[in-house]
Amino acid sequence: MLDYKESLKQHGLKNSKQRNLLIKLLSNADGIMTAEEIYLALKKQEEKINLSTVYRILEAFVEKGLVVKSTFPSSNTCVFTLKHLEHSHHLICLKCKKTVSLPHCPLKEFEHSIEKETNFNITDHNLELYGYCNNCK
Amino acid sequence: MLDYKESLKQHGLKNSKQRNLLIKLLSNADGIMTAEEIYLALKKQEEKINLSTVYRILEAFVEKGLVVKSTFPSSNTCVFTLKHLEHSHHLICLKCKKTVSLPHCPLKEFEHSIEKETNFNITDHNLELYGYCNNCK
DNA sequence: AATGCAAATGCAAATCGTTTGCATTTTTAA
DNA sequence: TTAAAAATGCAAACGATTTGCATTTGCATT
Ligand SMILES: [Mn+2]
Ligand SMILES: [Mn+2]
Ligand SMILES: [Zn+2]
Ligand SMILES: [Zn+2]
Repeated sequence: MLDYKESLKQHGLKNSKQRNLLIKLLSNADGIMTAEEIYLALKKQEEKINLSTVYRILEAFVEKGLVVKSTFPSSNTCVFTLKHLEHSHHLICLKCKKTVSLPHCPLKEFEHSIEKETNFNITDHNLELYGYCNNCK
Repeated sequence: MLDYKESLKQHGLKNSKQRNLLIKLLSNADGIMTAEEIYLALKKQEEKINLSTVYRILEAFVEKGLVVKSTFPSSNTCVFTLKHLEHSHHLICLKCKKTVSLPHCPLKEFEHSIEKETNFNITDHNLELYGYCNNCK
């Protein structure tokens, strides 16, 4: 429950109608969506928006860290979620796509030990858990 | 260092020239490769192979669990690695693509607690770490 | 070793998610 | 209110992946 206009401004993004619609949609949806799902959802609301605009907005949001982009396993379609303020990960139902945010990232300490062992500088990680939710299992 | 022919047979896959070439390439490469990189590497060896065959073989290998398919962040190209016998994850250099296998999966115990908390049945997870290797950082 | 069938391959074309060029509209700041 | 910069819509392009179909190959059987 944020002030979307403020959130955009803080990230140096112009406050367009489509951006506000998209960010509101994502935060109400509270789950992962493909670009096309977002596009269709907004169309259904009688809003004027174009699929390429959806992609451009998502790209901007990802770049600013407002949105996380990832890929469903065994699919080549990207999915997007609103990024929580705290670094977090999701548990995703493979059937209905219901998502749950994990209470914390289990990799913090782990990363440090790996950095020492491997001499890598770890900058990021990808983690998503998959399974079946209460209804679908 | 496996017997590739045996490995294919055990997975119910016919023992074709192209499949053997591909599995050998992947295990020597010891890292992630895109379908096209695989295709070009085999061409360079003067081997007769087609890009769509590479895709079909990789698909079969993924289905049989011989290969893991994942996606590089901020890219829509899939990458493939030979699956280790033990469940494992990779640390990948964002610059040179050098990969290191992590010594163990840090999520085992974590998953159990998450299952209890969320009522999900967790079947799988995706984890890759990204950063810069000793040479590239 | 020869045969036959199912599965695998090559090739070209299709598909589909995503990106881009460009003309038009909207936003923001002066 | 105005002008410049940025965002949008639309159509076309793009690139990774997939597919149809004719041909070849692997493998079990004779
Ligand atoms: Mn994390
Ligand atoms: Mn794991
Ligand atoms: Zn579900
Ligand atoms: Zn490197």
